[in-house]
Amino acid sequence: MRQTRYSQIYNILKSRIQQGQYGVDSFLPSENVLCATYSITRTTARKALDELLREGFIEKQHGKGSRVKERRQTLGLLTVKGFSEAVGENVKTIFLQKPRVQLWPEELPFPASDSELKTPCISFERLRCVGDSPVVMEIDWLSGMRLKGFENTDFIDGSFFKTLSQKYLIEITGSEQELRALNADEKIAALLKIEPGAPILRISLKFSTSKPDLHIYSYLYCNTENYPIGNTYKH
Amino acid sequence: MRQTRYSQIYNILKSRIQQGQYGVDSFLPSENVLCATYSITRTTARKALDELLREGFIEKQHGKGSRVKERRQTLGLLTVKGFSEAVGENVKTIFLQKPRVQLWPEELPFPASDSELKTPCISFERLRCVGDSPVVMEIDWLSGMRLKGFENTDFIDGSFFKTLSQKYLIEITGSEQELRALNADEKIAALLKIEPGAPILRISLKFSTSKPDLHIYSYLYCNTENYPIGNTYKH
DNA sequence: TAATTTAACTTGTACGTACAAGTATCTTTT
DNA sequence: AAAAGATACTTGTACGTACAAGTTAAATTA
Repeated sequence: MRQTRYSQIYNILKSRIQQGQYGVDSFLPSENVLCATYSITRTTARKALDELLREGFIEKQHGKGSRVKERRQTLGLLTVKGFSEAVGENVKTIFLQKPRVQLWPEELPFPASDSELKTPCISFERLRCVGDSPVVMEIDWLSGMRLKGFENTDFIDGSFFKTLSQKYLIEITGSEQELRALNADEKIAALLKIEPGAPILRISLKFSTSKPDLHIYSYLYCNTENYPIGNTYKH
Repeated sequence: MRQTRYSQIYNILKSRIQQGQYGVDSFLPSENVLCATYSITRTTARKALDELLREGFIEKQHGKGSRVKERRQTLGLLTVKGFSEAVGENVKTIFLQKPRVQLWPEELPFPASDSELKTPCISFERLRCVGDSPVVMEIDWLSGMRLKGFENTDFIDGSFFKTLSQKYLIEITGSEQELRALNADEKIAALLKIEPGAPILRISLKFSTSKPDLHIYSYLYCNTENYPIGNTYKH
């Protein structure tokens, strides 16, 4: 047996969640049903579920079952405070540059590997607004080689991560970030509708994924005046 | 049985680790020894160890045992890039204000509970430097009521968290943070030796602890020019 | 009808057993 | 002396059983 039994079950359940077969807020089959279905004991079923729990795919409720959770977008990342709260109200994402193949830029937020730099580069730019106020300008780069047809793909719910997960079954496995306070240059100031020289926050990001050698590099230029960046961490 | 058996074992092991009874890099008693010592089965022993593993107190090695890890300081927090790398070299912490009892300030980084505000407040200020360059100015507030004799306590290795853990057996269980890019005012500029108006990063923090209703509130004023703030997250 | 009890589910804890597989040491063989 | 094997530990996986405890809905009782 190359793979352990519990990780087989874990993988089956995970991919079904990712593909929406078990939708958000629905319940997974109960532990006893899993036992019968896959001819395993509850110990094994619970170990698979524990893994899903630990990774945030489900939440368990004593006496009820395992409910599929909205996949966390955060992963220890920073999120724009007020963005999620304002959802449904007035949040807009404007594509300044749709995904297209281009050369890698001279400087990335973090150094890329040589093998990555040999592949074509896909890049896109987005402006995130609350109402009429542009708040964040985001530039993303990634290796296009590994995502077939990505340039012509529409984002699911406008979310890049959701698209990665559901369409390509790729998960974010880690991130590295760096924060700097800068003065806005002419271009950024114009986009964010602030004075040139006003203080902005630049977040440099590098995401690792479940696909080897596929990373996502991003710059976020944030006007934190009205919408500070925040995150929470719970043990 | 009010407490579960495995969490009893977990607590015993955890406090022994925290008190240094099981030192860093040493091995915990093997699962079988734990079974014999506490009259439990391996299932229960493993569950307690799993918890310690999940919380980063130990790492397990197939065939060898459970080794006590250096307790992570990060907890998903941001750390100053270059600080840890520069450790042993030239990092200094200057107390601008030693811990003392005072009134709660009018504005905290995050709102405190009423019951907290009824207790005395302990506050202290530190300046973190690399060589001669001041990089971060930090102000901390916490409820003094719950930490007996804290005002007169020296920090273990200069670390506030380490002191909390080892002297008071209090762990950080969560954090909330908010980031803003600001222009340095006169006071901050003087302390950080930069021009007034230069862009700085202000991190507002609220830590939750294992002690109910004890939170730590902080402002970090960071000159990110040479030492950007960073963190990494691994799945 | 309304309140209570029962029954049938669910997950949580804890017991016990067996063997696989990694690590280290001691013993035997070459 | 060096290599190979046996042995005694360790953790990892997986089996099975039993009961506690939370949830829900149907059945019973007042």
